[in-house]
Amino acid sequence: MPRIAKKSGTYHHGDLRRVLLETAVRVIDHDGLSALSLLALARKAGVSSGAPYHHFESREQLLIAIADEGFERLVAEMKRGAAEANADAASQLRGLGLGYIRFALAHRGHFRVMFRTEFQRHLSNPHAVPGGEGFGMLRDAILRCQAEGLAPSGDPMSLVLIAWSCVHGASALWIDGSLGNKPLVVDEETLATMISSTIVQLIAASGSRAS
Amino acid sequence: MPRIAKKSGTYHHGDLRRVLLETAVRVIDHDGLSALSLLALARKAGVSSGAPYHHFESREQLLIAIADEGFERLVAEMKRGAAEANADAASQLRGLGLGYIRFALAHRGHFRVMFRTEFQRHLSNPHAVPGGEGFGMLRDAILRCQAEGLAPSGDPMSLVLIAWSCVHGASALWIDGSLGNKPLVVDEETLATMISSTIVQLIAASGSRAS
DNA sequence: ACCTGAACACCGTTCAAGT
DNA sequence: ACCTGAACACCGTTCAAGT
Repeated sequence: MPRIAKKSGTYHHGDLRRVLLETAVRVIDHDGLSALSLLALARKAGVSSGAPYHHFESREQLLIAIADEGFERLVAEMKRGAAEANADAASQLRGLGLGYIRFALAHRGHFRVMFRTEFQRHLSNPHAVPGGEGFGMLRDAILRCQAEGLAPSGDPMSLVLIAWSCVHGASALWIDGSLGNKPLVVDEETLATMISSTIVQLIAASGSRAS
Repeated sequence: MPRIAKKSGTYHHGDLRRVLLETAVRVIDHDGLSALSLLALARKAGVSSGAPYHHFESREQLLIAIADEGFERLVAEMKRGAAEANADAASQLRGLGLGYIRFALAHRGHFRVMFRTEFQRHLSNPHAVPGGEGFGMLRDAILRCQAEGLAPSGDPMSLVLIAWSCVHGASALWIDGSLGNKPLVVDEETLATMISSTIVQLIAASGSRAS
């Protein structure tokens, strides 16, 4: 609901940048990254072949913009997951995981772009997961679990790594279609809760009796 | 060492198919999937633009061949990991995970292609992980752990999913460069052992006192 | 400030023709 | 059986010219 004021009939003023971004994400959602063509995008938006270059330096920069947007939303979804959870450390950790997976499954176009090697160096977003806020929230939740005896008390980083790998791996496997044909999970919400509950349970069970 | 007999000086008979496959993997290793061009491949091999099409129906079929090869080697590496481990169920599980991660890090070109959505339907390989042998080994190891009290005794599938997600996620994050700039891991072998040891430890610790 | 449309180098794929 | 090389449609990107 914010300040995006749209003109009426035609694309040519309005917000070509937004239109390109949204159309691109939709294409990647449905047909994968390699199906994305700036020329086709311009055609779909009803503008000429050169028009996109007034909003993005290159195809790569368009993708980087999508990745930045994705990291913002990922952090937001993780915060939401934590906010909806109980206050104890284990529930908080579980909420973060839930948010991560929910974001990935609901925005597979963004997710596919965010973790591509080619763009890792160019991310401008301050709270990109590999760099900042999301990672920090995860680490803090693990530290709280350890402080409350809800996690084994060794090096926290290996637990951070395990937790992150779990939610990331499950998201990637589902999005790329490796899980659909297995007797594993049937729907997305089940996957999200199953993964985040199980991993937190394993961590917590090992904790309450660790050194 | 098997039956690949190479002619002497020139590519033009020898084994263009193999040369194309190997060059392609090398390109994807270094510059990612989107940097792969059949035309450039042909140039590098010293053949004409149409030559690759006598060995692969299309660019996509070349990638499917790489994926098939990758799944074969992944299963082999998992078997090797299990063979080198102790005989108890937890060590076996750990060996499979080690093999998975080691394969991924040593063959990132293959790994990147193997799990791409676009190819999931066309895999011809009988022991592709999502379909067969690798998945079966993982499931059996989990079942053995449960039988020996080295894993919680509920639905085995959620543990299979957790274990697979962990090793897959860690591999993907490392390969795509999300882990390099973190205070998490420094080298590949450390990552592989840290992930597989920690997850098996968590599973085992929850097991020895579960119902 | 934003858009057009022609231009260039490149790519995937096809196909008649060669050996 | 395998390879050539021209051809076609498509793509990313640039740039003078328009409003």
